[in-house]
Amino acid sequence: MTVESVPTAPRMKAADRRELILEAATAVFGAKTYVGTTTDEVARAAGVSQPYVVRLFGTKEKLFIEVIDRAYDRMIDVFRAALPGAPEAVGDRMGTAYTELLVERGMLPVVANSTALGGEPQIGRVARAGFSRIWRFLRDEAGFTPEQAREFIATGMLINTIVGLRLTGDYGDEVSATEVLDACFPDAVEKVRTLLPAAGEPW
Amino acid sequence: MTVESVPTAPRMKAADRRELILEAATAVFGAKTYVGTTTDEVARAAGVSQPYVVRLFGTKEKLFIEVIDRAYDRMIDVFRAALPGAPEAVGDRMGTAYTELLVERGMLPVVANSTALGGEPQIGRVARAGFSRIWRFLRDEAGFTPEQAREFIATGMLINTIVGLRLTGDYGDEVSATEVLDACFPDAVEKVRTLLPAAGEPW
DNA sequence: AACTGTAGTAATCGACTGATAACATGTCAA
DNA sequence: TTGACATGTTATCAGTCGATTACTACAGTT
Repeated sequence: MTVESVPTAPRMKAADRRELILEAATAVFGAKTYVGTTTDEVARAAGVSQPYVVRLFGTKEKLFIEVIDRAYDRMIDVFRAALPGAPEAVGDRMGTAYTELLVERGMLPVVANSTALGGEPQIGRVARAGFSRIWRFLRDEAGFTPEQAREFIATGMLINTIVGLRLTGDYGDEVSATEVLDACFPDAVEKVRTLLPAAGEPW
Repeated sequence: MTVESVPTAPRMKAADRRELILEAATAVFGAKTYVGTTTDEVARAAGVSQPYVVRLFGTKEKLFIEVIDRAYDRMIDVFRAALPGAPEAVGDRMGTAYTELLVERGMLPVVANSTALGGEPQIGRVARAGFSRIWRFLRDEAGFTPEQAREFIATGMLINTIVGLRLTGDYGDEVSATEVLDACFPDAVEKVRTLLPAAGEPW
């Protein structure tokens, strides 16, 4: 009768474990910001020990860089998937694709957070590069004019703000939340509302 | 011949000292985010000792709450000052007022940062309240329609992003920065460029 | 079956940070 | 003048966090 050890995580190939940790890290970084997140929290969320996270990624900063790079990748993927169809409705389809990213934990907040860290030498480089990739995609692949691209991104940033503020709970006294949401999500209010956490909730 | 002591800050009424610290704190919080700044950095920037900062404000969190509350106040002030004049150009004047806030260190980044902290119980409340005040000002005092208010705020968030990313330096290889800036600041590119720090600069 | 590289953990360290306590000095009313 | 309050500091602590080291165990190859 061999005693189950089981303190250690089930064995897995390093590449798979990395992907698993990246996914967990996206959620945690998204919920608590880069500086506000500990490598231990990421490790727990991924079901491994804290030193192992550090060993797989070198430093917390490098881990975060991989996280945001991956998030920009994912974002462009879903945008590209929304390209086929009536050309005049590309913007709408891509907007919908953006809001649907809300279900992928941390994806949007992590990108939003990265845009506030342009002053960090390493992270800033990756964040600018990610933003640049989005911009060029909109111009080159989606065929947006500069003005259309500006408008699209501005709306995305506004959505990030609504999400970050947790403006989707019941704060009738604080904000005319319904009006804000109606104005910001013309026809996706209900969906967005159900996808978002309220204030204080762990996301 | 009395020996100058001078290790201590020149005496000042507590109310004035608070205001001085709040100003310094806005700059530091704006440059390094809430979690990323230490009370000691704020104290140094204000020229006082670290324990005195926490004694005057109780906790770091309470200090930050006063900072963002003050920032939303200030923002509404400059918006209100831009109201008088041709009604059809109110939006332009307020947009200009917003970009001119860039010279007041930390004012814009701090507000941007606050919108990412809606999940924090205390800070989130104040951030939502600040956002709400802006929204109501736009609707009630500036006479914006919901759609106009949405558009105005979205543009502001985009500006915050540009600023946060430090997209104003020379990153010709990373981004068609000029095109982005042209699209985002139709007629204020040069002014904005001179007001913003480059990546790595301390702001 | 033994060897070797890979996957993973426990223990721990040094640096940092927010907060507290105790103390010092300046100001002002009576 | 004196005493009482307000302004401000030094010293220090207890907790936290990222990173390092040293170790264990599993898996595949020959």
